[in-house]
Amino acid sequence: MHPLLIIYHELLQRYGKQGWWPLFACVGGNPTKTGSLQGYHPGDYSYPKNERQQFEICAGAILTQNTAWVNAEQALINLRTLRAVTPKSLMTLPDQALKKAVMPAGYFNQKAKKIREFTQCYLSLQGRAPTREELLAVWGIGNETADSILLYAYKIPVFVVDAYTKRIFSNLGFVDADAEYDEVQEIFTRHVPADMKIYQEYHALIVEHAKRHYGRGLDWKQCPLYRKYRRAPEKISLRWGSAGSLRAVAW
DNA sequence: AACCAGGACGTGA
DNA sequence: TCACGTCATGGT
Repeated sequence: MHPLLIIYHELLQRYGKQGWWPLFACVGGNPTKTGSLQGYHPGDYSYPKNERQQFEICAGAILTQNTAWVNAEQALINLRTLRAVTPKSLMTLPDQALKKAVMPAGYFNQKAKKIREFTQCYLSLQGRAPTREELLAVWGIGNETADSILLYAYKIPVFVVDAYTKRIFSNLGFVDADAEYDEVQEIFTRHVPADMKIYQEYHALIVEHAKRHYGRGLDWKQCPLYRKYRRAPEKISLRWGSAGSLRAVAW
């Protein structure tokens, strides 16, 4: 078994199933915080159960860009209160109201626009799943957001790479510190079975691990992964990058 | 009171 | 391609 898969199992054993993506818990028809009691759904991969939840995940993926989840969550709750977490109602929402609702997630000018841009794309899909290229063509949707949407909203086995993934696994010696998104993604794709459940858990587990060991004031060199699995990127092989450039990568 | 959060885009070299 | 700068609120 490849170390990247061993590490996955270790994280799973340590932290347990994460139950991503966080969804609204509805108590008495009122929106409550995601992740509270019924919000997360550890071990249940049947979500999203409907288009409402599917769209909620997409909106959340945009709102949480470079932002703590609690802030994106508050923005979602505001939208939910306005009954605007649905494509049609969101498009009829005045720009001012949208920005106000999205405010706690930060970058409210940009994120209001991003959500609108995506919603337009979402409507044009008429229920079918978008391709990665279609998502990337939307203004405001980059690599990570596109892959998060594909993986969590559409259950397509695409490995999500975030800043934590790069930090942790470059520290461990599995990828270059300056590796690009696609490069990191390809390494995981190559060694981790293309199982949507595993991909969902792995990404969530990486975030959890980072929260526990990579926060400020914490020493990531003391984390259990670093002690166990750290390896020097000694074996260097030459590979062709996506742009056709030859570059050395750790193998 | 800095520093950072489950990024993405625009710009000038 | 590369290296910055910009966007913005809220928690620690």
